[in-house]
Amino acid sequence: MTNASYKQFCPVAMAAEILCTRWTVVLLRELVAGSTRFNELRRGVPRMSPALLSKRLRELEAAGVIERQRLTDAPEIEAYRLTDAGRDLQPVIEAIGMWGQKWVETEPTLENLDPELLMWDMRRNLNTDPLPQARTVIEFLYSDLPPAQRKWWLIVESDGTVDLCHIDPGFDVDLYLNTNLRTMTAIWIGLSDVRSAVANGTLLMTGRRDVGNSMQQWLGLSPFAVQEKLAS
Amino acid sequence: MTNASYKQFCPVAMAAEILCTRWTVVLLRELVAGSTRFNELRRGVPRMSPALLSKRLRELEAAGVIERQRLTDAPEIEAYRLTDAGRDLQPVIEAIGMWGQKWVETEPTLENLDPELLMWDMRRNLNTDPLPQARTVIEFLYSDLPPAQRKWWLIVESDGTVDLCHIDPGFDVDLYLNTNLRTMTAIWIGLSDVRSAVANGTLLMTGRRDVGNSMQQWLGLSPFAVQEKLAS
DNA sequence: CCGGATCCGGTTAGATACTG
DNA sequence: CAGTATCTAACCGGATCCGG
Repeated sequence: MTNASYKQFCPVAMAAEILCTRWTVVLLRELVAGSTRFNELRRGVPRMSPALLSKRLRELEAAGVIERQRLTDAPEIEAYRLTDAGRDLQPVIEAIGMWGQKWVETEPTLENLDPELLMWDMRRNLNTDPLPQARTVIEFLYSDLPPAQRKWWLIVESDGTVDLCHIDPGFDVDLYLNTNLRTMTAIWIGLSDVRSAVANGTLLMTGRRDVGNSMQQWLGLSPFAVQEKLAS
Repeated sequence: MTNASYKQFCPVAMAAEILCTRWTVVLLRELVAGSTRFNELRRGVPRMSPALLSKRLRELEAAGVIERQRLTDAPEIEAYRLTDAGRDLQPVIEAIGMWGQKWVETEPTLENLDPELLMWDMRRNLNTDPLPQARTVIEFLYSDLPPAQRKWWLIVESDGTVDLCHIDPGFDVDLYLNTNLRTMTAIWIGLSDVRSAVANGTLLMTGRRDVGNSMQQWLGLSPFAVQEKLAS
């Protein structure tokens, strides 16, 4: 149940016992980003088995990093929330991510593409300010993916809420984007940008010109895109 | 050989693949602190098996965090040095250590006592400024330890070099310290201090009064002792 | 001493299926 | 929705041994 200790009194070692087990830092990124429910966390760490996720959540609870809340009106549903100690992990996760953005080579990163993670991240960080006040629908078509993962829709309601669908919601589409997953991911993590992807033909836009022209603005980038990459 | 990937393009996940495997962060702390040789690193991570240490060093080399240098005058001896990317991990290790100091509970920390790690850390951070110009010898006696680990000597030469012995060097001793390992470790990581340990009788001093009175100054503390602990 | 390699048993993690 | 159960594969710890 409990992990083997490093048997070192050094705070780095004590913290590493809690943080540096497999999947834990990735899970913490998801918690710091605001996910609270079991299946919400699963979407953020889809390759982690539910058994291990459950185990890690129990370990983080025992370490005082998260606490579980039972909703009074739905006692069978639990929510996992960061404690003060957990919220204080944000600088740690950020430091790890900034180092990764700066020093991990590009190629291995772009071998780990995942449309659902990308669309989920984009939904989370979308900036609605440059978009029209009315409901706006943007269709993403990844021409290199199989049918089940090919089409995604971002729906920005007039009140600013953002929804993500991968089945056709049936609304009129304001902007069609035709691209491939690698191009869109590279833009998202700051290795490319909308202008150059359009220029070299890997990103095609159809529909409302105003929505297309402001894409670099409404597409909030990865929080780590601000960090310049130094690795090749 | 290579670790299983998280298959996420997120920089946090990419960095975690390199950093968050067992022992890696503790090993990096040792490298950031300045150790370069295989057996020097072993002293800093004594419970890590040499096979795993060797494997981790190869992985960190492949990740571009360290590089090995063969000394030209002794080509059979290798040195492991941080690259630019490796030196840039210092803020990450510091952030982890500061979080650990602030939030990991005291009791588990003080169950991981180790006199060799403690003395080694003290040697590394000792502040020679408040000490006499002549050679100064300080004897540590841990009354709770078995004979083989009971006595240690710090020898500060007049040129400022510091040596650590655990066999009697035969020099005249300027200051005798009689304490226990838990007390000394608590002082080192900032959970106690020299004054209160002397006051409650867990630290006894004999010998030169001036060297004893300046102990809180020449005993450079753990780099993380500046961080206040909030956990119980 | 230095820098590992090898072997073996126990623990951890992954894959898949299934349940209240 | 929120997890367990089960089985297998990978990893790790500890001891021992080896070549320079």
